[in-house]
Amino acid sequence: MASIKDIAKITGLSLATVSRVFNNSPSVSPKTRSKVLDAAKQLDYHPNQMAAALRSGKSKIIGVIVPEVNNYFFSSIINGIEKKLTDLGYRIIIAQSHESAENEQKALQSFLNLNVDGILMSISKKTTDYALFEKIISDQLPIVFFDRIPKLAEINSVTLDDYKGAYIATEHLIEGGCKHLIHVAGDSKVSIFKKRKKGFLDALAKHKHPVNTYTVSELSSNPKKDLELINTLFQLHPTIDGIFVHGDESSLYLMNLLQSLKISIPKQLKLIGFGNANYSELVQPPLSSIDQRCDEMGAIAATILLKHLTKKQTMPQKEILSPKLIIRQSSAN
Amino acid sequence: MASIKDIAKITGLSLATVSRVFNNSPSVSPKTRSKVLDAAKQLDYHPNQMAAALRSGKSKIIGVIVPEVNNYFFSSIINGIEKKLTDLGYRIIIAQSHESAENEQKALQSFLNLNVDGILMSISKKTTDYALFEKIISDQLPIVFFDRIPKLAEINSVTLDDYKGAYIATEHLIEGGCKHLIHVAGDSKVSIFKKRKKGFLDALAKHKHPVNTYTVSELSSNPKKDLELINTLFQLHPTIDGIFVHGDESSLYLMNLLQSLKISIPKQLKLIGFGNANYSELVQPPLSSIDQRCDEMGAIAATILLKHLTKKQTMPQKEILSPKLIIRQSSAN
DNA sequence: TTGTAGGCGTTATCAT
DNA sequence: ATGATAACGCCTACAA
Repeated sequence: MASIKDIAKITGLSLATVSRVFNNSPSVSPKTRSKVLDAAKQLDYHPNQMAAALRSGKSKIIGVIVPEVNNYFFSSIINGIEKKLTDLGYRIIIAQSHESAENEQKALQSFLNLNVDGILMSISKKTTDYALFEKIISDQLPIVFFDRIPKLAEINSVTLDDYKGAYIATEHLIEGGCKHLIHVAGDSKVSIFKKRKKGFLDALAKHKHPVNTYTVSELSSNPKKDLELINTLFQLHPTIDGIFVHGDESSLYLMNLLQSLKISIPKQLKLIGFGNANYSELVQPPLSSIDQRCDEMGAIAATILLKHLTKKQTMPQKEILSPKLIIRQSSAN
Repeated sequence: MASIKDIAKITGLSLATVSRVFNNSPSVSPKTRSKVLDAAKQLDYHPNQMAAALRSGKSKIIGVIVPEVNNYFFSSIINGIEKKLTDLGYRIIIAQSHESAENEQKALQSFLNLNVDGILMSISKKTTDYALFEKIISDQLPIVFFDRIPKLAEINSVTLDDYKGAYIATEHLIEGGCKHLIHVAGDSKVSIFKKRKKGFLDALAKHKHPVNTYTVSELSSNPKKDLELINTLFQLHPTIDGIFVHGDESSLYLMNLLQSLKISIPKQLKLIGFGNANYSELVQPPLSSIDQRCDEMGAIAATILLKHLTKKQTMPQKEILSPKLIIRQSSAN
């Protein structure tokens, strides 16, 4: 591995001058610059980023932590992040928390040991101790949270407006003529699912929708039980004509149950999910959904981080993305 | 940021001794060890991995390059890699080639500049220049290729036996009683698709299957055209009773076309895909497929890399995974 | 415009 | 068992 020392030796210049060339210092004559560059090519020289990082304090590495990388939502976010940062010479280092607070802490600490220039993360479901986050923030190490964020006042964050997403989904069903809606909710302990439920209810209230609306709080994922549940529900309320489900996977599951009950979608009943999963447009009928704009979420988080890295901004920034309604056949008129 | 220097000062020991404690050197007395550890806790000391890396030449960072991170197959592989390496103190740094040879080269070079200890990668579709790979190999930097591998003799690689996957998929249809099979092939320029086609044909030959089999080489992704194509095909050959498709996404697409033609699956026609995508079990009817064992592929690639990192192995290793037949309703009897 | 020299935090080789 | 010291490759005042 050739170093600037070798180049200095060959060209007869000093280490400093050679170093300046690679740092695009203006104060170096064109002649010496090209002399150095020639030597570099000849020796196949490549700067040692570790050494530069150690000396300069800037590693050009960004740490990213997500609960699971193997998940369309998070991998899309990572894609957005990578695209944004890579052209600017940053590299991203990735860790998964697997929903464990301990893994998360360890990953975070190892990022610090590696002198990352910044951190982008979505916290695990089990994270309750924010001490390390606060330390990072007070140490002025830029950190941006996305999607799942800690309840702290002064943080950079990018989130989706889940409430609004649920609201527009519900409104869409109402505007499509649905008179009797139900909501299949997710685990009420999870804050995003609570918000989605509230969005649903508020949309109903706003549109003075008859109050004969029902909430199947959670499906059991036991097909037999769920089928029975749905069946009973429809026997009690044959007028149900629209369902907003908290997520696309559950939507699909429900869609299959409904189809086995010979309920036709969207003729007899309109269905809309949440998340716009990769498969939602592939199923039959294609599933309407709320797009979470994952790529953008990643890109925006990265953009905020960049502003802090370059000191163009010091105040924390809270970004709340508006979800996008994706209308497909499952809720078409 | 506290350094070993600070600890040395506090404890009155030398840098060397302090360093030894953190490297678990045996030659340090229990008394001094605990004295150092105490001071470390007190100062909230954490080793600077960059500095250690620079000095020791071991960064504990593994570079990973995939075409797209936002893809179930690759993100599953990354998951397998991360799980395997993270407990051993390695961190993974990720880059996407986006199927560009240039991006790939750049990422690779930046990994080298970062002094990664090893590399795991799946090459882009456009990669034709193997010079850098050869240089890396001759420089003894451990590198393991997975899924898409360069045509080089002495490399570590983990791949899926696509031929075998196609073979067992086809055999499964034959054993299920199908008499008239067709294959929807993928782009014949891509080697895995060629292998899948060959597996299909060989299985037919082996089972002395009547030669009235047809290959719809590629669907156009234009629903109208494709629908017409399928329609014509079925009018000419109403006896078609089994289809092996090169991938799950195309399978779903085809399934939808078939359903719109009122062809019932699996009663009238059995269908099997390839890849076992995350949505394959969610669709109706659930799609039979060939599982590519992505998690294992990542874990195995990482394992091979580890053996080289620890010098337990120096000879290149070629691992070929056997795909797994996943039978679901779309091909059930 | 270029050179000198010290240091980033650690590890490793000698000693003692 | 411990210490002194050089070195890893680079950056950056400061000086010239």
